[in-house]
Amino acid sequence: MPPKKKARVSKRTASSGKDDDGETVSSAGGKRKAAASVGKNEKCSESPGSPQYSHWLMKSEPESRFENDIDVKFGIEDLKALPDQTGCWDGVRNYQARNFMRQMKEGQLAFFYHSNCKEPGIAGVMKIVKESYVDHTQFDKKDVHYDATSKPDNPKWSMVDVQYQRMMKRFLPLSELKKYHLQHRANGGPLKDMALFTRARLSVQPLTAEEFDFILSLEDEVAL
DNA sequence: GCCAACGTTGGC
DNA sequence: GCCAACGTTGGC
Repeated sequence: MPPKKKARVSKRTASSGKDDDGETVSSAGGKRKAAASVGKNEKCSESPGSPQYSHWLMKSEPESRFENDIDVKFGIEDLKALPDQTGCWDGVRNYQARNFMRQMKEGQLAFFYHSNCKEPGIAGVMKIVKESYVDHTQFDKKDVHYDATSKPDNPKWSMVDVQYQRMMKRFLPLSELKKYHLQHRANGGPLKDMALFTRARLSVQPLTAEEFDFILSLEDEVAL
């Protein structure tokens, strides 16, 4: 499937929806308000109230799974194998996740997270090499993530380009991250509010520099 | 394969 | 604008 530079994202959420500035939309139940209160003032990213994120975590499925006869598998090895080790993170169909992608800046780092697989966890690091632009797969009827409600003159979905940087020195399993999260939630620590645990199904999520650095430091520790 | 969590849809 | 029904995510 990806002869050119094509990355398949694993997890999106139900497509469609009406508001193309999903910001408000998603926080429906009023439960989770996502720090993505960016919406209205997307132009001025320095608007107060919209925290500047600098690091990210992006989920994708490393194991084969067929959706409409199409394999959605895309693990870190698949990214690494692309020309220039670069691919577009297409297929995101969730407003919160999309909005986070729109905040990404060239040069920022993101963890490549393996989801829906034998061993979920952080596999490696990648870099944002192209800021958000129109995700062409929303118009492609053949694509798993085709969205009939999105029109070319007013596209709903965006993507970024990412480039493989490196594998983690050791794979960091979700189970281990969760232990730290629980520990930090109880006694304080950098992972106490990590989005991976506080925003269950979000496929593109922000990390603070502290979270990112702490996770990197785990590479040199023995598994918990 | 199960199912909890949660985003989206649509009736009212 | 509320909220129940529904569909998806993703760990286990």
